[in-house]
Amino acid sequence: MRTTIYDVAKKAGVSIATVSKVFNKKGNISTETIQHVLQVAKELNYKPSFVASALTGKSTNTIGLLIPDIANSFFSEMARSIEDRGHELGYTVVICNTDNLPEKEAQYLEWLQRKSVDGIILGTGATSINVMKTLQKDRIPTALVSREIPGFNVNMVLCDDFQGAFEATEHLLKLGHTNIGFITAAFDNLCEQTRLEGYKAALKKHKVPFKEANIFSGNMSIEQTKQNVKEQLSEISKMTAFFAVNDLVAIGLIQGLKEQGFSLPNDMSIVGFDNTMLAVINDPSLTTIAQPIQKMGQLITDLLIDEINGVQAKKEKIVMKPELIIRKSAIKYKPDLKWAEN
Amino acid sequence: MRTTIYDVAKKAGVSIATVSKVFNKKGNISTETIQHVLQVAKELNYKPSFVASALTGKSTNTIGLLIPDIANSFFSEMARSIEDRGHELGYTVVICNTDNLPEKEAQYLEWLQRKSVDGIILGTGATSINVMKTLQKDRIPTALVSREIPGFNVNMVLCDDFQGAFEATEHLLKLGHTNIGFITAAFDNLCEQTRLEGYKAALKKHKVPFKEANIFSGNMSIEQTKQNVKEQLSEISKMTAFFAVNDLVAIGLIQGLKEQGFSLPNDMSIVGFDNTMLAVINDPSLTTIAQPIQKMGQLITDLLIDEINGVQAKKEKIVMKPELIIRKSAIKYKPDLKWAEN
DNA sequence: CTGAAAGCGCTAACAT
DNA sequence: ATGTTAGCGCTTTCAG
Repeated sequence: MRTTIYDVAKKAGVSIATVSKVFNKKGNISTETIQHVLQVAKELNYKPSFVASALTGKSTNTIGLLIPDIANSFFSEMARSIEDRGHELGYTVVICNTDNLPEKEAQYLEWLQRKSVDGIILGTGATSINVMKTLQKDRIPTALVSREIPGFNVNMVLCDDFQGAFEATEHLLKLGHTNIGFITAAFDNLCEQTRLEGYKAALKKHKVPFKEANIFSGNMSIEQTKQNVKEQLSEISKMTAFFAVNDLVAIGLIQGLKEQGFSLPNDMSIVGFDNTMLAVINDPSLTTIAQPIQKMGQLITDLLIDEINGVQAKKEKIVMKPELIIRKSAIKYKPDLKWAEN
Repeated sequence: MRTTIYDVAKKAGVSIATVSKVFNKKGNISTETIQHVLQVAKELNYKPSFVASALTGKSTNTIGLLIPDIANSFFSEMARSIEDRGHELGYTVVICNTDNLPEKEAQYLEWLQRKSVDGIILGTGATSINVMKTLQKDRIPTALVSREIPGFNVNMVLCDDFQGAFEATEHLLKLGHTNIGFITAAFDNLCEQTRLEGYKAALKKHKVPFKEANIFSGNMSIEQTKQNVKEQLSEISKMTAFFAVNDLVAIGLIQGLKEQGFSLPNDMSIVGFDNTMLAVINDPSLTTIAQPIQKMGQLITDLLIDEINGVQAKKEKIVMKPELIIRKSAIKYKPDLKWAEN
């Protein structure tokens, strides 16, 4: 078996209490003893068990991260940042892909609790009020990224979705577009709703009437969005521009349109949201609203860990400022487009 | 505190052993008792602690996954597949971003051991012989994905790098190119070496002499690759085509070239390796060698978990067949290119 | 400055 | 069919 605290204690000729103390830098142990114990531990290649220590009430140094899909750039970039910060602070992170499915989310949450994780970061869309209630009842530190659930006093950091959507839409408006579609992904979460509000607000400011018919549904899968595009092509063709709820949808739309023979950005202007690495790579490179993903991941991790350590006065809600990044997917309105007869 | 097995036992009027048995479906317990215990447990919202159970020698249902960077599509797609399969089989996965740094890798490995993970999947480039030796000595089940370390009898699944590189290069050759560069990322791992060999073999078969000068160094960061491209531009311009060691490098090269005023694919043909989602999105869409990422992740997870459960005759080495996916980044050699004077 | 002992929540003989 | 009990490896009073 692996070497335990007993092995070290015996070989060092001290009690296990002493060994425990030197490893936790607690109590008063003479420098000599410390040196000696450390020496012996090293010889024996002793590695204190986190699970045994956790059982005595100490933390597991683990946080759970729930996101829809780690293969999605926005979340993988977020996960990277969270894991980095966690690692710096001595935490390990377990990822949970929920696909925005309430059942999967519930399942993961239960496992995480059974594993006694120290805290949980929710970056998933499915989270219901009930889930939040349970989490609070069980007193497990929970934080929200890029996701808001009204009515709960938890740490969260998110981007100003309203403002971002407003800027995206206004950018299109200023380019002369008026037939601007809004294409969503899942649409069951507040984040997308808020972006829709921002879109509407921009239209309103510029006195362009909002039309229900200009709302289209994409999907978090590029393939599915392409499929949707195909099916809604005639309606889509009535637009000259689109604000896509996120980069992935924007790209699905672009790919779909290209497949249908559109030449971009000439035949359609598109702006996305997130500014993941995909935005740069895409053809045409994507004009989009940047969220400071890395910073957000770092902040939420800090907040969560502060809460875990009880070093926190009150819960914070940090709202980051979005930024319009102009690339090549959105250009000036051209009145001579064949389908822009309006 | 959270409710424990004692709470359930007391309220149900049975012993903790009974409760334990019903939850583990062990021993002979009357149907009535089972029902009753389950009922009480539900009322109390009892969730058996994995950490306590782990301390008694049972597994933690956790596997560790070491990869260079989860924000990199190849690894995030791989991670997704591994997590999916793990989840199906009741395992949770903790991700560790090593950046191919031996220190980080060692650090993570120690933590994982201290957390008593049931097994580890290594998808990182840094892994040294020594690390593998330690892992074997400590008898912790270890598996390798997309990475080979000769001399160790461990489960692994990888893609035929030689064959893939051969096909990529031959594709370029058949398009009429002879000045074909090879651009690498880290180059310190066997995988890249093997791809280089495949590249050389294809050249040889087609009687094109291999030149050391045609090897260029890219980087796992797109930005860094672009930088490298800038610096090596004059040498790069002597090529008419490139085989990039992976999609990320290919994309860095493409972006860098475009920034330098190249028009692609006209001015340079490029083929990548991996077929991540980036390949489709990129402009021009990337001709590349597809690895069955999803299948590989699933297979390695199965193998590892089989080993954990002791249900395995011997260690497997599964080599997947790569497949050339033709898109738009590589085209016929045009003798009239201004810098193709050879 | 160091050690003995209780206990964390659960499992697995071994009894009954 | 069910209960008693001895650990698992560690932390933490409390004594000495």
